[in-house]
Amino acid sequence: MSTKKSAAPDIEVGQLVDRFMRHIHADLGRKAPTFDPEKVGPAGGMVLMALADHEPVAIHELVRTIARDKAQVTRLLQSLGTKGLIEKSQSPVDGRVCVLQLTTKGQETVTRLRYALAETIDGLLEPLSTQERDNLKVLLRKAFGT
Amino acid sequence: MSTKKSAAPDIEVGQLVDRFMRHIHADLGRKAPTFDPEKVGPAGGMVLMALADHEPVAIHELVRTIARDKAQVTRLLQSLGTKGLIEKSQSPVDGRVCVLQLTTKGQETVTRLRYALAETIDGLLEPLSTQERDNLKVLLRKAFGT
DNA sequence: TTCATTATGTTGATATTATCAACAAATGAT
DNA sequence: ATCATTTGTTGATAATATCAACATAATGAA
Repeated sequence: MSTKKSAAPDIEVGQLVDRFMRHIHADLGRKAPTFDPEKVGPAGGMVLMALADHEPVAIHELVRTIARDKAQVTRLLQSLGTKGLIEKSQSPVDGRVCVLQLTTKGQETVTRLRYALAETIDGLLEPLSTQERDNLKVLLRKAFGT
Repeated sequence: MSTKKSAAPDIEVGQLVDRFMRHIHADLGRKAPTFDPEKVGPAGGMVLMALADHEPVAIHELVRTIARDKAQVTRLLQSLGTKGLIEKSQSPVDGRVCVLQLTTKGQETVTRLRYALAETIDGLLEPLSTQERDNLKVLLRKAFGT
């Protein structure tokens, strides 16, 4: 018998999740002007959300977790820093590493982004009953909760 | 009393879905060389997947559903056409509209993309039991199934 | 019909973002 | 001390996105 890991992946779940993500992407793109006055954009928003999940965190760790080019991350962070959304501080134990943290303004932006995302998802999950949404949340929490 | 639609959105579900999507994005980015020999990229992949969901479809309809700039869609389609993944044909009833369809090669590419996505999702949902994954699929099917 | 208006798709100019190689500085190993 | 590694930045270039202008086709009003 093969191990559980090497079993054939479930194509249907992939399709469904793909549709889910495409709907989210399209909807957020449409209403971006209403929730992204700082114009952090999709990439900047992703960095902010990841930061909110992992701060305080060093740049190279952030680069690894979001799997993006480190040069581009440097520039995204410069942009976010200029907008006053994040702060960089040198690590006391290693002079090379920069530790990142959200500013108060950055946290507010993350709150706004999260609200917009939650609204969008709320609309997309309308076909589900309250009970079913709750079940979905429980499952997601088990897979991605802290 | 306010309507059901205007109720406060569920922030936690938003966070969980965001993590889900970030993990997918990062994982696919890491293993892209193994499943994207055509180098359609994230944007091209999104177009192909949307096309697989809606074909045959006119360009302006595709533009509306994926909420991207029509000029950029034109160029993405040119690129995908050059690679032999899609075909454009003029609508018989309206001389302005181009109707899009996947070629056999394009369908194969979609199959490959779907497999890669399914693998990635499979890995991410490892904390869930078979029963729980099935429940998740049922919920997604109700929200996004045909 | 003719003329103005709108819809569709493409192109051009420009800005933004991504990629890859090279680099300086700090650390660690020997 | 010397060499290799790690971390973050910069530079050059490629890819992608954005916005305005455009050509063509369809629509509607006179």
